[in-house]
Amino acid sequence: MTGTRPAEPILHVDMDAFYAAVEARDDPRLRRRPVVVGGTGGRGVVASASYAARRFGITSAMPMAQALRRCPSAVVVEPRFDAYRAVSADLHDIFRSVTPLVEPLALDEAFLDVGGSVRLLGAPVDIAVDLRARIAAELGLPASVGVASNKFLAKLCSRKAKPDGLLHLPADRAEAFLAGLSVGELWGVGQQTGQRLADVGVRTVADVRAIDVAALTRLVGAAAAHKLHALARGRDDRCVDAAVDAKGLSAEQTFSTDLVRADEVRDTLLALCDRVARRLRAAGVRARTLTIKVRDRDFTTRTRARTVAVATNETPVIQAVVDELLPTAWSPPTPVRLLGVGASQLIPADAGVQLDMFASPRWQDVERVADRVRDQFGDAAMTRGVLLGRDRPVNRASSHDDLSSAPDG
DNA sequence: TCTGGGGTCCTAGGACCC
DNA sequence: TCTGGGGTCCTAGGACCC
Repeated sequence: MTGTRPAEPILHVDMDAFYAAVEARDDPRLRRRPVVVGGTGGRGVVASASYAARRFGITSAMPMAQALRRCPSAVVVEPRFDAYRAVSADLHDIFRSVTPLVEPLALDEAFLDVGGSVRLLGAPVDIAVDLRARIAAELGLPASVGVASNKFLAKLCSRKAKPDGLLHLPADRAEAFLAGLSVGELWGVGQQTGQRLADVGVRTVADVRAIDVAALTRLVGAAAAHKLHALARGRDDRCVDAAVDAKGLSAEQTFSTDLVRADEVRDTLLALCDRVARRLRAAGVRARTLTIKVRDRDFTTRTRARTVAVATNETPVIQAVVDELLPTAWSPPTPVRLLGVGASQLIPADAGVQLDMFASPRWQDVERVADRVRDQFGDAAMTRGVLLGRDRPVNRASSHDDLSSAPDG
């Protein structure tokens, strides 16, 4: 063991306006223009906005209609998640060429612990410089990197470095750096918590430091209070974990027109069950807890969950549970804005499987074959009998007039 | 202005067991 | 018969993140 662990070994790498940047890379006509990636069917929101679009006040999660009011000449692009996933795979390959300690946070974002790489690759800042250069050269995309002593500070640094920048925060300057920031910069402080803190005059990180944990606990609860207390002092002892297992997975759909009929609701739920089951199988896991989610026209949302004795990843089992839960969450003709199916309490698919009466070996063979067919020929190659020949009003607005809808730039 | 889709974590209450 | 406290599991809802 030569060399010592550097004081700031944690990198947070975050792509800038990721989806919009991929679109501009792949279509030169979009460069330097206000580009908004997101759903175009009546209820869409912004998933990613280019920096040119942000100058008009467009932010992610903003309703698309509002974004277009702010910038009528914005180019709207329907997301191409397969393309983003492909870029993401290459990006994470670059990360892992630097250190095995990579913790992915999202398609375009990860923590890297380079403490063990300094002897081979140089100081963390040098590694960060090199990473940004490689991402630009190999992927043609801008990335920002934060270099700091822990996850929270590294993430804060990459945010401050944006766009297309690098920020290194020496550990001994962290407290001074933090003091003037607003509480909203702390991990876990959003709109609600921020308002609750502002109500008692806590607006900056320095204010958080000045208030004692007991008072903080009364405001935000015990867990959040202890986190905020530590983060405000620049302390974060979470380590970079390359092997975090997913806790659950889900599929949901918002309809451009509310559903009201029981058959539409049940057919949509069946399709969602199928998606969830297939993703469970692809991930090699089974779920013990199944959840349905129903959102009304007025945005009231109900969830109903059931935990079963035998974990499953089979559509008919999931479907049976969902069928039992549905009447407790919805009855016709209440208009339904969104439906979702979730699976949690995941265990490895091969961990002591017991068969119950639904999980017949024959059905498992059927699903295995169906998965293979769809892997090879695409999802359209096979579908369920009940889903054929039905003209459902789903969230598929026609929108390939992205460029033509915008005036010349 | 009218709110996507995919996640994580926390809280609070109730059931149940010891 | 009335009452403990602790631990675990489950459910529903909500805040937050990208």
